Amino acid sequence: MEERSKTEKKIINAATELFLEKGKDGARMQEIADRAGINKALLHYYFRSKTKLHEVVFSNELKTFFNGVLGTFKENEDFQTFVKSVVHHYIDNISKHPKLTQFILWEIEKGGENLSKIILQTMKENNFQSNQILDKIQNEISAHRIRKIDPPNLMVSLIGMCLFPFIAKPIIERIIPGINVTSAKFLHRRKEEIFHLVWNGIKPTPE
Amino acid sequence: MEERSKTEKKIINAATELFLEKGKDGARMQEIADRAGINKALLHYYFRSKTKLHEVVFSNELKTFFNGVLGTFKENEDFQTFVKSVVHHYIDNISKHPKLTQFILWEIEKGGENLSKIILQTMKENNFQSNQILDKIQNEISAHRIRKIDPPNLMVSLIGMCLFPFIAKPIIERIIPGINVTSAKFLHRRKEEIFHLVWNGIKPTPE
DNA sequence: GTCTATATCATGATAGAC
DNA sequence: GTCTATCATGATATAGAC
Repeated sequence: MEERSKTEKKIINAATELFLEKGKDGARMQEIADRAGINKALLHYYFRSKTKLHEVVFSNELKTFFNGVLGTFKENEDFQTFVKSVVHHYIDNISKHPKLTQFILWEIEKGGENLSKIILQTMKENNFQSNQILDKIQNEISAHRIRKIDPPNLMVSLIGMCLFPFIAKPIIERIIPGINVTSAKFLHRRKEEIFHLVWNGIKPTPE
Repeated sequence: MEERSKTEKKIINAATELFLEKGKDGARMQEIADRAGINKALLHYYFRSKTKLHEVVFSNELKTFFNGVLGTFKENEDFQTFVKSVVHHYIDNISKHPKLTQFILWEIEKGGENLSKIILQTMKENNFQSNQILDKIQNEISAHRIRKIDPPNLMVSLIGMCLFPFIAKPIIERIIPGINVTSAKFLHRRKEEIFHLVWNGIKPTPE
């Protein structure tokens, strides 16, 4: 991480808030300058273009998030603990960065290339490989400790169930009145529900 | 549905393509006019504003999709069949309208209000109520035909697992090389996997 | 490094002839 | 109903003084 002047930091803070709130297109350079207490010209002096500024902000936020998700996995956990960890870490970390979901969606819409790069890089920094997880699942199957399932599908299902409430929050809450899918209470229950659904769903059927 | 002139239809077709491809902000009125073989002024003559045109296109597409999802549910299915139906109808219909996922994401980002209205209206037209599903799940629990689970969480999980591959496609396919989450082969398997995971996950545990 | 003022550009919308 | 030409706006980006 390079040294950053005081002004640079002010700009990044202001830009982070506004990009998270309104997205790249929605946020205006004028607004960012105002909130940072400087003028538009300085934004370009420091970051050359809006796109460049957006990239810096975006990449910072995502790295923090994914490091939070990946940094806490333990080696040699038993598989049941592993499943529970995935669910808890994902949901806890996304709760800490609520606006990040929209950020991620915006990136996906633009093709997801930058996002993928950051994820892959973060995985590398944490000595994490997607194959490693798939192999772990495959091992459990071979040892008959879980049912014969498709490993990639399990991964997609797990992460999908964790993230979906945050993605679809505005819809879900209008379709099922009275629910708040990001409340501590709902999320606490959700973690339990996902874990039990998955664990019961994959454990070997008694003969 | 009102009568539409030939020109109006050409506009709607062109606009649908471009909005699906580039979103409301990405699509340009000039492009739409060009593709429809007319000029910009006519767009405003027929639809007054870009926002209005977008609403018309958007609402048409979504109604078609959700009618496809909801229109095929049967009354009085047993619960196992019901779960299977939800999974199959969701995935089959979203496969038929692949670009619609982005469309939905764009709407969610804008607050999801329009989208919710359309969903609720379509549910009404198909005599469908979200409570009805929640009650159905609750009944199964009371009759001890499934485990004691949280009904809203089950709904969110089911739909989340179906939609997530389409939402996160660009990311998943870069993280797990060699996979194609919208290929017929993967989706066929996915339907099976989701159903079995959920059914095993909720069926009563043998004493 | 920081500012004011301005260039430049893209786009949605409209006026008015036919 | 359809077109050409033009306006109005809002944004990024830059020039140049201090």
